[in-house]
Amino acid sequence: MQVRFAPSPTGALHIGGARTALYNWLLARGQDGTLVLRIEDTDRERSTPENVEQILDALRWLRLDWDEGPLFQSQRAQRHAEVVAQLLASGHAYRSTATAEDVRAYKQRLGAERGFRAEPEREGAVRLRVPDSGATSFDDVVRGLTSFPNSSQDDPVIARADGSALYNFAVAIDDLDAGITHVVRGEDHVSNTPKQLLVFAALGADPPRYAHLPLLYGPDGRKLSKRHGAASVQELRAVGYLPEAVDNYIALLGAGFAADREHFTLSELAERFRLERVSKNPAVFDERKLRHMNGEWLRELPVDELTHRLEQYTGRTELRSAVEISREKIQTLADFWPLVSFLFDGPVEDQQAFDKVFRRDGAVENLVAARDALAQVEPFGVAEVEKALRGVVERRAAKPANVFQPLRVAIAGTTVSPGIFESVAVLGREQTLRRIDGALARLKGAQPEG
RNA sequence: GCCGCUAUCGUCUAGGGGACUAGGACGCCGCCCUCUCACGGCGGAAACCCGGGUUCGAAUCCCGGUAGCGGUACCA
Repeated sequence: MQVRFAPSPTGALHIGGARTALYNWLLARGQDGTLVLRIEDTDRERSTPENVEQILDALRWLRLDWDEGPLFQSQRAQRHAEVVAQLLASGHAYRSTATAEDVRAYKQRLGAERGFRAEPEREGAVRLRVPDSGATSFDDVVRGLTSFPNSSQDDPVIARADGSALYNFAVAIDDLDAGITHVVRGEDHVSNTPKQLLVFAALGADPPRYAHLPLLYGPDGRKLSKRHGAASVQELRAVGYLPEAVDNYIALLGAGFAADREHFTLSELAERFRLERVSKNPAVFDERKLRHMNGEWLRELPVDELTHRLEQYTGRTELRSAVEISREKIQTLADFWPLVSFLFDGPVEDQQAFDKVFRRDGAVENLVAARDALAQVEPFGVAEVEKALRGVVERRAAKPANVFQPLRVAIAGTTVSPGIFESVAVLGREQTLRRIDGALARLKGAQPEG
């Protein structure tokens, strides 16, 4: 089995394109097939080295590797030209100067469902001669038998007047030469398939199997785009998603697995993946579900590994203890820093939280009591801190929240943070006491002398 | 217009003639856990596009309608 994937080199790896790449990967890896990476660049302007490198980088980030490639179609211009000449000689193709305008006029005259046929000329673009009768059909692995009447098919242009090959032609020749057995691509390519099939037919060659994947939509039912937030895997990466979660989530969008389980690694996915099970319906990309899955994957990562990724993501170091106490509370890498920055950069400024918490009766006294207790704790570990603080709650006969929340605001600046005992322990005695004193001083300044 | 395709909770899906009072997940609502936020647990609301067939029996098969989508380039 020879599988190929051919992302178009626009720089961004669209999420739909990523899913296509993933399905190709799953197909090849599940069957020990060969995976060929190809850059479909008969449009020279888009396939800049930078764009290509960005695509490759996104693919690597998703842990998708390939066996051969990347191969550029432009590298094969010579071969394409040879086949064009061959087809011209055999009469399967002809030159014509007909324009899109002419095609329209033709249909106006003979009916919209009539495929365009031109008279051969000495110059112009090269068109493939489509049979007048019969149909070009193929058994799509995901959608079943698909058929196009030849009579309604225009003679497709396979090479420009300057001799350069067009996509639908080049891609067929490349598939043929590479011995590709399976072509898995987006549904927007179905109507290209008969054109490519006709090329194989003209050459008397066996075409590969085709499988067309349903498209991915945004929440509004339209094609997924930047309007919907993240639309490329680069953007997903930037906002803190894990490659494991992205792979897992996009694989599920139409893979047709039984729904008893949804959490899969790449290799588990490859084991289960069946091309013929892929859904025919388009799916809506739901970032909320991705977030949820990302949280699961995040919590599953060993602390050291998570720490490593968060240090890369934030550009900070020495994050391990902060990671330990916050990993239950975050869903993406981006959620991390806002939750724990107070540990490193001091309490955040949140006057509202401050006012709200210290307006409660006994809040200030509870904070003072907590300070006294904490000053005595030895060693300054989580268990000891907890014991001391619970002692305060008991002695003052207070509701736990009335002791813990003032303390939390004192050390973190806000009412939301990791567990209070853990946070205090990570902060250490000196910092904790200093911050409590800071809060106390601030309170005094706010309301002098009762 | 023409060519092609699709149709189960808001979303992703299971379902391939009786096991369907239609299952799971995300989201939403309620309760529990609880120092906040989360995590976790329990419970709830929520769907077979419409109309005809076929059949003893249809979410499942067929036809029609409707709706949506893709393509319609000397782009990829």
